[in-house]
Amino acid sequence: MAEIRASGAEPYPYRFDRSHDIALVRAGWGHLEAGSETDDRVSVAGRVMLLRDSGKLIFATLRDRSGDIQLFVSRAVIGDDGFAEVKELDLGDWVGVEGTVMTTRKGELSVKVDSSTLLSKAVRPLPDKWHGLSDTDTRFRQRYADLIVNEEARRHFEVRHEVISSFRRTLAAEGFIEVETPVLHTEAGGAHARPFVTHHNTLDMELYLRIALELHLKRLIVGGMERVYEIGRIFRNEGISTRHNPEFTMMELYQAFADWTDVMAITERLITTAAADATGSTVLTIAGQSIDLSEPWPRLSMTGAVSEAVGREVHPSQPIAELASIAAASGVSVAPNWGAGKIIEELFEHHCESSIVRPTFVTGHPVEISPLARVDRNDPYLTERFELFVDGRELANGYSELNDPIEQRARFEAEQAAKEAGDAERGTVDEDYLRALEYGMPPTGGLGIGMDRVAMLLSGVDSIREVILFPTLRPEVHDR
RNA sequence: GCGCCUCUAGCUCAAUGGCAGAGCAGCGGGCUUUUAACCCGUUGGUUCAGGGUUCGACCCCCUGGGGGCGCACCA
Repeated sequence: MAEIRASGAEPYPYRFDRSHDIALVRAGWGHLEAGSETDDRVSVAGRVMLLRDSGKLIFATLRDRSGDIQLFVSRAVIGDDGFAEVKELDLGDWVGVEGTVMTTRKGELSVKVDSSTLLSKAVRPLPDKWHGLSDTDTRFRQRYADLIVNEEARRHFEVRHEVISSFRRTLAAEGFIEVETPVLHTEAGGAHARPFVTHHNTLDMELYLRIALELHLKRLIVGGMERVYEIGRIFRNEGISTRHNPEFTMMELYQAFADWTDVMAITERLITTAAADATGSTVLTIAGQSIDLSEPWPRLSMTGAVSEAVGREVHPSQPIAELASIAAASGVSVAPNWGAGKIIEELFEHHCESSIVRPTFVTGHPVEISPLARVDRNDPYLTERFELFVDGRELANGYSELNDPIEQRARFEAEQAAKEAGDAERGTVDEDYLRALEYGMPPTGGLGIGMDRVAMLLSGVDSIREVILFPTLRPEVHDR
């Protein structure tokens, strides 16, 4: 570094004007035949990924966000001083160059460099240029290094970006308004999950990081916004696994005058369109099977699926003892405070969930486990609710929203009673939300989609950490 | 939280209980059409940490730590 500065050069200059990104050069001159020279001048900038030095001629592979291109650096063209500077480049350095477009004898599209500027010196060596970086811990802790050398890692986040922007386009086209609601909640509602707790100093009060977007968004439906959605981070203080990160991204939408059937339809449209936008096709390979998302997604009733799995008719109207004995007979252990609905959910998770491969709407969840969903118009024990499962993973959850404030209060009170009885994940009575419902919420369909899991599905990875740039890890121990 | 696996140079990996090595990166040199360029030379180690067994430990044992996977937990 001192040598660079002593030579009068600046290892960290302020800016560089480029005329093209690398993809644009490839698009414009990619057709050139081998051994061509042009007078077309370009300036490009990027990171030096490979160097091949053959004395008075140096080849470098330069990479920017859009792609790679070869630099052809001839001592006779760039001059002795410029050539000496290029010789000093290391793998990993950022450099900007100007020159003409050409192809080599072997046909490699190149920039024949007549001027080169070091843009940023890399003082730490790049991971192995061929094997890259494979240690998962290092990849996630040093995501910057992962992104530099692993094409696959970059691709996963391109897919993620395409999914999110595709969702926004689809929702905008259908008249949805994007909103932002609080992350800091005075009570953590809208889902069954343990929250993170934090403290506000000036107000001197406990606050919870949100575990769902639901209750604020439905307040906006009460307010007359009719179609709203939010794509936002939520936080659940629970285990970490290949499917779970403590902070993850949820898209929730609420549509006035709609019910669960409308919501299932929009779920299909969102995900199928995102697949086409992110991968160029609606056909995916899921667990080894080729599946076309554009075909209608099957619907499977939860009680029907469980009944088939255990070989007996199961329904939340049955006595708890009877369901508990069915559970015991099928190898599922039941806690004494569980109701009929919870036992059925447990049976479903144990016997049915993991065997679902193609996108499937599981419908008709028991009332007991669905405190914000509206009762099925044909069955008082069930709700008009669905969950979308793909490859054994839950991707989405939606329902006809409960909008009767009296019934909602009763459901909240049942939640609170369960919480006080020791079930930490159950909810509380949200008085402000009840007040909102008392103003009248139109009939509404609501949906939540786990964006990380959609990104996993469409990028074909089995770990949520592959689609979260900086997944939650234990802090690194720095000795010093 | 439990079980199994794993941790060696900056990176990717070797090394029957017997001198810690290779490739890449780095450093020095050579080469004007290379493609993971090539050729010659060369630097680089608390083998995750601590303890034990042994004449001798990267290797076997114990404790601890990081990570992975599975289970549990988990709309």
